Parts: sequence; C-alpha cells; structure tokens
Amino acid sequence: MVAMAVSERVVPAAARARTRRAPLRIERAEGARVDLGCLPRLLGYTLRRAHLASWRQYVAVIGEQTLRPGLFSLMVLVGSNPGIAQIELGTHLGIDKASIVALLDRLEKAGLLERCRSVRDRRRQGIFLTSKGTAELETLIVQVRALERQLASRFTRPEMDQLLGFLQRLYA
Amino acid sequence: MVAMAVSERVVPAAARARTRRAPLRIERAEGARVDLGCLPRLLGYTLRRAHLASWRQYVAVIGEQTLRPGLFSLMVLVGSNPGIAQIELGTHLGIDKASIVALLDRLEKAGLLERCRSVRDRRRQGIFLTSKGTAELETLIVQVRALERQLASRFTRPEMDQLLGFLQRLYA
DNA sequence: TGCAATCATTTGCAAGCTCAACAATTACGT
DNA sequence: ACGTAATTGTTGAGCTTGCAAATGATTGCA
Repeated sequence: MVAMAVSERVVPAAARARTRRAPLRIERAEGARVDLGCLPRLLGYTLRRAHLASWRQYVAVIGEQTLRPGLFSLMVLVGSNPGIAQIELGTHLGIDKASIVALLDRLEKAGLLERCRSVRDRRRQGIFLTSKGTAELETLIVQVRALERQLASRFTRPEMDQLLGFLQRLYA
Repeated sequence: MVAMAVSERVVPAAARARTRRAPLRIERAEGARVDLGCLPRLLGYTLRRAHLASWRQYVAVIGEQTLRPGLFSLMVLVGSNPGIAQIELGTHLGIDKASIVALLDRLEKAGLLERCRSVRDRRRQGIFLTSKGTAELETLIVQVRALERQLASRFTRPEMDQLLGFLQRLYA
C-alpha cells in the first residue's frame, strides 16, 4: 500500500485544553523519509552511534555472561601491567578512580584478579590477575580479535590505521 | 624523586589465608610506564574513549542543566521532521522505542515538545516542537556548532569528512 | 612535628540502555 | 468479514557505567 501524502491539520490536546490559539500541527505523511538534519555531520552524534554499534556487536558476539567491554579493557591493562595501581587504571581508561573500585570488586569476586597491598606504599593496592583471570583473558582476547576483524572488514588496512589515529586524537 | 625499580616479592592476602602455594606477586616499580597492550589498536576501545571524551566536552561546554547529547539529537530529529513517530525516532537514533518514551516524557514535561495522536493511525503519536522547544533548539544548535568547531580543530577538512564517513560505516 | 597531597573507598545519584509484558489499534490472509 | 498477526506506544524491573563529595589511612614535605 502506497502512503498517501495527505496533510491533515491537527490541534494538540494540550493546546485545545487551554483554548488558546496554538500553531496547527500538520500531520506527517506516513511514508515520508526522515531528514537527519545536521546530525550526520556532527562528530558527537556519529561517535555515539558508532560506539553503540560496536558495543552491541561485542555483547552479541562475545556473549551475555562474560566480561563487558569496560571490564575487558581493564583486564587487558592489568594483564599487561601486573601490580598496577587503581589510580593508574583510572587514568589510562579515562574514568574516575571511584568507578574503578566497583569494577575491581566484581572481578575480584569472580576470582579473576586480586588486590595486593603494597609494602612500599601502603596506600596502594597492586592489582594482579589470578591464574583463572589470565586464562579467561586469553580466551577472551581471541574472541575480541575475531570481533575486531569483523569490524575491520569494512576498512582497508590504511583506512583502519587512519581511523584509529583520528579517534586517538580525540582523547589523547 | 626518581622511582627506584626495586622488585619486592609479595604474597596476596587471599593466598596466604589459604596457606596454599600461590604465584608470587612481583611489585611494580612506582614510576613504571603503563603498557596499554593491544588496546590502542582495538577499535572498540578507541571508540569508547573518543565517545566519552566528546560526551564530557559537551557537558563541560554546553552546561550541566541543559539537554544532554541524547536529548539534543532527539530534538534535532523532531525539529527536522515535525510529526515524526516515536518508533522512527528510535530507529534513527539507534535506540529502543522504550527508551524513547522516557526521553520524550522529560522533554514534554519541560514544555519543549508535544505528543499529538494521529488521526489516520490512532496508534501513532506525532511529535512536534513547541515554540519554546524551537527556540531552545536554535540556541542549542549554535552552542553545539561551536563545540563541533572545537573538536574539528584537530583535523583538516578532508580528514574530518573521512572520519565522519568511517564512523558512519560502523553503524549505517 | 604538622599540614597537605595521594590512594582507595563509600555513598548517593543520574544517564542510558535492555528486556519482557501489555493494551490499543491496524493490517492481512482466507 | 473474521480471526490472527503485526505495529505503536507504554510500563516496570534491572543492569552498566559514569560522576561528585566525603572519609580514612598513609605518605611527602616544609
């Protein structure tokens, strides 16, 4: 059925109640194409959409149960820097130290890592992966690599490098 | 003060409690550089960081009180498509229709837009900006444009176009 | 010694998103 | 024309991720 471009005048309920002269609302044709306006040229909007898409693909492919993207990158960081302090994690993940605490609580409760009070500076807690955490991280990295290949399939190699460089300019 | 690269052996508390042989944790040197591992080459990670950075800049520049990025893009969409249906909003913003409801509730409560039951299809509710909403959107767009110029200053014009195109490939 | 800075934590809060279930309405196949 | 299926909007519960401010323990520094 082809949508007819009939325009009907409608007065919104709120305006009718007030019995004030209100701008008449012209009903949109049903099949009308949506005009995105300036959105596709706004970096903020495209970043939001792209990030959301990659997030959803992660969850869809890697699975519901396992570590979310945020926890994954935290694990990677701990794996590459055994004994790293929580504040360093926050700095390099770009989030507040207070947020780190909750993330670590979950990972520690899951037996994937351990906090280890520093001897030299007793304020610090070094973070270490457990053997279970190391194993889990390794299998996870394999999955993430596959996922990344999927995302990267939309780009040539130089395009991908360019994209990564562009994105890093935005936060580095 | 230069950090000394002294390595001390430490046994995590949990392991000590169990009195089981546990892997010794080598304490990290204090000034040690953090190794980001594979993270900077992961699109998911860089997208997350870049999106977060742009989000924070939006909040910092545009302000605490006003419309968040999500509500802003919703307003733009309504402004460019008066009478648009909620489900169309969801589709083009990439979020669930259930999420749209709460967003619209807030905007309607703030007097920025109105829902208007369709006559042709009584399931539908066309969304229209109020005059207040139109005004607010216009001033907001000016601010967002300034913000975008700030972000765009890190790129040449062709770079920016390329970046936008790359990001759109990820969700379109 | 005493004051300031640092690290981790706690608490309270808000934004966003998802999913499942539901009512009202419309579309469609036979 | 009738019954079934699909669409639209809504609600409610739940989860993740993020921030800010206040606190305690510890360390650095003057």
